[in-house]
Amino acid sequence: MTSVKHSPLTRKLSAFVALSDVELAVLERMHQRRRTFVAGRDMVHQGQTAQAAYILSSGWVCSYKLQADGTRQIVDFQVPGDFLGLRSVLLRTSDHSFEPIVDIEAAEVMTSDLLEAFAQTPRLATAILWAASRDEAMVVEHLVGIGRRDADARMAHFLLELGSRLALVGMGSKQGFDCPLTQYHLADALGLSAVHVNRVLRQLREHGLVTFRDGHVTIHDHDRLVDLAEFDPTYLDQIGQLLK
Amino acid sequence: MTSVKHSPLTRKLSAFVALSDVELAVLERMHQRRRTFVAGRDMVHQGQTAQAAYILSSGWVCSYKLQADGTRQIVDFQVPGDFLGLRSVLLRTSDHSFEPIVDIEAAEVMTSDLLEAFAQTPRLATAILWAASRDEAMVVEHLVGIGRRDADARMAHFLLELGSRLALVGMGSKQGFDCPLTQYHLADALGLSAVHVNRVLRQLREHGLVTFRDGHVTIHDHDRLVDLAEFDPTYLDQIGQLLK
DNA sequence: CGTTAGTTTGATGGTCCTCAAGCACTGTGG
DNA sequence: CCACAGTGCTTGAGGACCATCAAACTAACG
Repeated sequence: MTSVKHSPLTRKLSAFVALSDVELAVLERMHQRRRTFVAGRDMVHQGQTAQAAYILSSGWVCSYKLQADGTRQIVDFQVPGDFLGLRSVLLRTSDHSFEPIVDIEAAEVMTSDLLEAFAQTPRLATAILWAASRDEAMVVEHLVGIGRRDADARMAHFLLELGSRLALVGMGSKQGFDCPLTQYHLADALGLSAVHVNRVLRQLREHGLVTFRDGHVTIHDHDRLVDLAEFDPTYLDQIGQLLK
Repeated sequence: MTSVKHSPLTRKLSAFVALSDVELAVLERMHQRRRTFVAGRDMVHQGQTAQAAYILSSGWVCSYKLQADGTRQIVDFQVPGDFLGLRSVLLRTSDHSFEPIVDIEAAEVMTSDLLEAFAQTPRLATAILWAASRDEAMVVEHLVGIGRRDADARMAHFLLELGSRLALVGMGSKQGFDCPLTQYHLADALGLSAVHVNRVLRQLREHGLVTFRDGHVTIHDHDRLVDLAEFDPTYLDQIGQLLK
């Protein structure tokens, strides 16, 4: 009951719901089955049926879809505190792959654990479903970005969203954050070529907005970056909307 | 108990779950509060909190997000049998707008009705959550399309997906379907300009693949269209995966 | 010290956007 | 009945944005 208090998931949920001791205990139990995965090797392959979901406690993962022509589209990144394959485990369908970007630690959650937890603490269930719904809103925002923003704004928006998500688990601030992604990851996520990603980053850097270098993102001018991206974080933090 | 048997939603769910009389009765009750909306006037505005969800029984709707520069991105279309705002009603957050494309008929479903129905018939609950999960898979596929497919493949994929969805409620076949969308709708959905949509449609028509004209889509060569789009409908019909 | 992964920059060209104009059809009011 | 506006479709010309190809550079690593 002590360790889980500092897990990223607990931290994230705590920002939205005051968790009782009972709920913390349930979360504790969900964190018991700890596992590690090495960078680069898929955890779940496209089409495979998943038996378990995971709560990411350290490291980064991306979920993506591969196309016949070899290109890939990264749908979302998971950072500490995020669920992996939550929907797959509830509905037994998984239609994309998960790849750890660095070595990761995660807690395995079996379907039964999850259903049991939901039955015991409806508030926790709501909180977790809220997190899932937030993930979905991010996918929608991602869609809008790729469909209707040019490369600069897309990149700016992406970095700001990432910063917000990381800040929620204490891994970033408005000044910047650590980020293990390569420019290829950015390209596959943003629907750009890696070459163009590089040029976009250079431009943002030269305009004094943000620097992405050596695994670290430094935000120089948060306001102008928000302007460029038309970043409106309402879809991320609807604090107080829930469980009032 | 007789009318609802032929509602599009019942038809859609029946393709995946054999519905009992009890479940049909619950569905019947959910269809009681009938409402109509006129084309072009938003049902729900961005940011508004929704008190109800809707089951679309006739007509088409699109859900979209507007950007500051006036461009819009259509996230999804709803056709008869689809839910509108299901997530918003469960989680009290709505982050996009809904616009009827033609005059529509829909059944209003209050949160309480839904929760009651879920409590009464877990199978129906699962079926409805499956439908929601399918919607989400479509958004992901949409994301992949915009990020990694060129305009032709994007259009082909979109039309094929739409055809499949409509076929499920008896409103289309491999030969074609009625479709009230304008080329502007297509443009806003596919992340293209209306001008380019027109050119793409011309090309598909001249290549003998598909004709979009006068509110009707005629598929001339289904196989070649599937080829061009790299269309893999697994994400749409996972028949038998569920509730075996 | 060669290999590999990732970054950087240049040159060239294609896809798709923007601007512009014309056409067909519908509904409306004089 | 006709002028007119509104909506949607169609086509052309020019150009922006971004992809592709190519090559050099750095850092890490065995």
